Amino acid sequence: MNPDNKNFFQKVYEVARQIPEGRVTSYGAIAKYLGMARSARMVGWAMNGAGRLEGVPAHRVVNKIGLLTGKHHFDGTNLMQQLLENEGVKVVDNQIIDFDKHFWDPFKELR
DNA sequence: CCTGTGACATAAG
DNA sequence: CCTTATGCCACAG
Repeated sequence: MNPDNKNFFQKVYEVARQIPEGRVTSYGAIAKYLGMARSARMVGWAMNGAGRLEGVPAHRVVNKIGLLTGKHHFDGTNLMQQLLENEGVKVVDNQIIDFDKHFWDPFKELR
């Protein structure tokens, strides 16, 4: 496969798709894994389209502190939190509990 | 080409 | 980790 053939968005979707249930990662981690650590903001933006696609759990992607900064982009007000809790991830006040334990590092898992 | 924008990250106070 | 400021970069218009 030629990674260069894939757009930035597609790369983000692929990585996000690899996230197992009950796990979470940060935009920066994905961006860094893609070699664009400084484009972390773009990762979130790519998620905009991801939310409409299936197989791309955008709700499992949060900022580096485990804060559900993008929950406003989901349909409901607490949809993102509900999805995470449904997978066993505790969320209180838009923040993931034990984010450290739920963190999924693409470098360690995918490599 | 230039400007605006954004679900971030990092630094400084 | 709070707030404020700056950098960052890909994309839309």
